[in-house]
Amino acid sequence: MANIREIAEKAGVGIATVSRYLNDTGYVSDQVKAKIQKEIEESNYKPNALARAIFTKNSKTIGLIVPNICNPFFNQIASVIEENANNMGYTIFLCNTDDNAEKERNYLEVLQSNRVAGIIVARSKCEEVYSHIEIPVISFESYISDKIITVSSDNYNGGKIAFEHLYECGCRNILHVRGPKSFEATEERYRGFSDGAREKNLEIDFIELESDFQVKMIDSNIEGFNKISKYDGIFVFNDIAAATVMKFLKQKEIKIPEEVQIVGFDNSFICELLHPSLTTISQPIQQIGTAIIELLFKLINGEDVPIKDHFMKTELINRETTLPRR
Amino acid sequence: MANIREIAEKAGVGIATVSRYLNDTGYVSDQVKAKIQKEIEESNYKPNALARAIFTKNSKTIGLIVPNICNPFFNQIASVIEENANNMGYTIFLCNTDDNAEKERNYLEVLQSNRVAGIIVARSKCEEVYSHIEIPVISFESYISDKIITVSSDNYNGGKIAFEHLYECGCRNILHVRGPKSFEATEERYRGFSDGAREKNLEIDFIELESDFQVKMIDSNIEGFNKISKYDGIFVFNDIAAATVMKFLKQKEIKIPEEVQIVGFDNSFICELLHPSLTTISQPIQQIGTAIIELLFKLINGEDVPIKDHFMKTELINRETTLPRR
DNA sequence: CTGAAAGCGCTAACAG
DNA sequence: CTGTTAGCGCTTTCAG
Repeated sequence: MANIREIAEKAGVGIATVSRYLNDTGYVSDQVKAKIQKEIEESNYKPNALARAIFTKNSKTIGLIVPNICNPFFNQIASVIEENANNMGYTIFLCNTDDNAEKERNYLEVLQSNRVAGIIVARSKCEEVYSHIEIPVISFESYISDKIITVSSDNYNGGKIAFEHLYECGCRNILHVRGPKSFEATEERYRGFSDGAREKNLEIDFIELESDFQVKMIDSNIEGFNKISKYDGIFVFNDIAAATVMKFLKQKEIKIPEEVQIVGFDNSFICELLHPSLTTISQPIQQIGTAIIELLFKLINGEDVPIKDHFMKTELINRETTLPRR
Repeated sequence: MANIREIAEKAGVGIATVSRYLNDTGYVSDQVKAKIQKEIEESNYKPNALARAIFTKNSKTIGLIVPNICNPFFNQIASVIEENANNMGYTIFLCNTDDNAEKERNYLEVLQSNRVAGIIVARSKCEEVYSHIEIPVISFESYISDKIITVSSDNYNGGKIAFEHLYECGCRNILHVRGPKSFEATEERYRGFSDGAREKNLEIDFIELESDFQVKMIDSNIEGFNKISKYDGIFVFNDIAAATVMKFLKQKEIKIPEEVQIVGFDNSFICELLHPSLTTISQPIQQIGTAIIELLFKLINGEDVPIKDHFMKTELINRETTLPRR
């Protein structure tokens, strides 16, 4: 591909002039402008962003590290982040980790080498590495260190709301299908839910699933699920898992919500697709994504941002799998 | 961040030696190696990939342009591509277009400026731009020009299989809920389905939806759907849309599959989550992703690849929304 | 208003 | 085995 020198030569001007034209910095006469533009178009010249970045020390790129882009929750977040970043003139490096620390470490090397302006990491599995990183980092859904800002939903409160809703719907025999202990988000939902139950002096049961996005999740704990007809209310740690639970119940011909009421988490698109549609706790994805980007850009621009954790408000979305009494 | 010169100075060696050590090109004595390694670790030095790329003319990055990363089909493809690329030492620039030509053009500029080694574009909306691009391109799901390789599922055959399956299941009163005319993939499914019907001399009805991933898809064509009870078989152009159709039917208390049988397309994760589980046509996502990456890397490596379109085999996945007779 | 020249961080001859 | 040096394509003083 052509470079700035070729353009300058063809246009019969100096290379600095082309640079000035390109960046609209300093004066260039209209005549010369036209000439340069013509040459640029003819040779389909695109200024080399790498060379530019090396000089300006700003690559205009951002690293986005997520466990799995197939998980609706993460791809929605990714989508919001991508859009916001793009509006600011930044491009996203997509890094999938599969919750694997090794992959995360590896991507971290790559991102540092590529001099990304900032890093957004969801559910990190290698907190220790971040202390060495000089690039601004925002963590999503997991605490890394007291030097790094974390943004997440208020999962604790979400869990609590879920309990209170089931309780208000008259459920007294409650099960929580919880997510992996190793995920902060699901752990917090569990804590909130448990605390809610404790406040009402209600004992609840738990089943733990080992992954957060897999259609066969239930199989790993089938004995637990075989006792499921005991319950009149179930809170499942995310919507996909809730959908698998619903499917399991339907196969046993247990009626939802008449016999057992269900609450999910995430408010992902499948809630509306299920029948009955799934009552859930929403995470404000748009807000989360925007907050992450805003914080990151403040760091990138050198503003000093107070290092505190940001918890975004969760909310009950009432649909058909629960029966509120009023 | 430190640069190669600092490392060289601190280690008391020349800059070329550090470079040789880094790239494992040429000899470096073990003593010197150790010294360099030590300094690298102490200053958390990461070689500047931008500077390297500018010289080697290989950025080790790939641009991935997709309509929408939230669409399960595209995020699965993205996931496969990301994994394969990562294994080859390449990193992905994620570009979401929302099927918007302007955004696509813009990203194309960015990718060219960043000197990506290759571009993968799904469902392009600005074919005309690609003739100027010197970077290897593989197109997914849409024909761009006779200079560019296209990979896609055999959507035509998929549509045909769908028809034949419904026919064999005894359906004679058939509706095809088809996707937007502007998408090659859904257009081909429509063609295959229609041709299948024609071969059996069966008239079928059509409803066209305007988008491919939106929970409220049906609302845009609600009059069409109100006549839905006429049919005993429905082929929907993708699984998400099929799920919305199923939901609609359930709300009308029309029994699936007893009264109406349904076939979707994509074999995405929701098929198993639905009740009854959705019979569908699978696209071999893993194969598609692998084929795309393999072809792209051949182009990147300068092998000359015959420019032909690759159609990957679609397959019927039999589940509970249809009732095959044997 | 414009061009020459230095330098960003790196790699690869080319001498030693 | 190692260091010097000339670029890669760009931006930005600093003179004209």
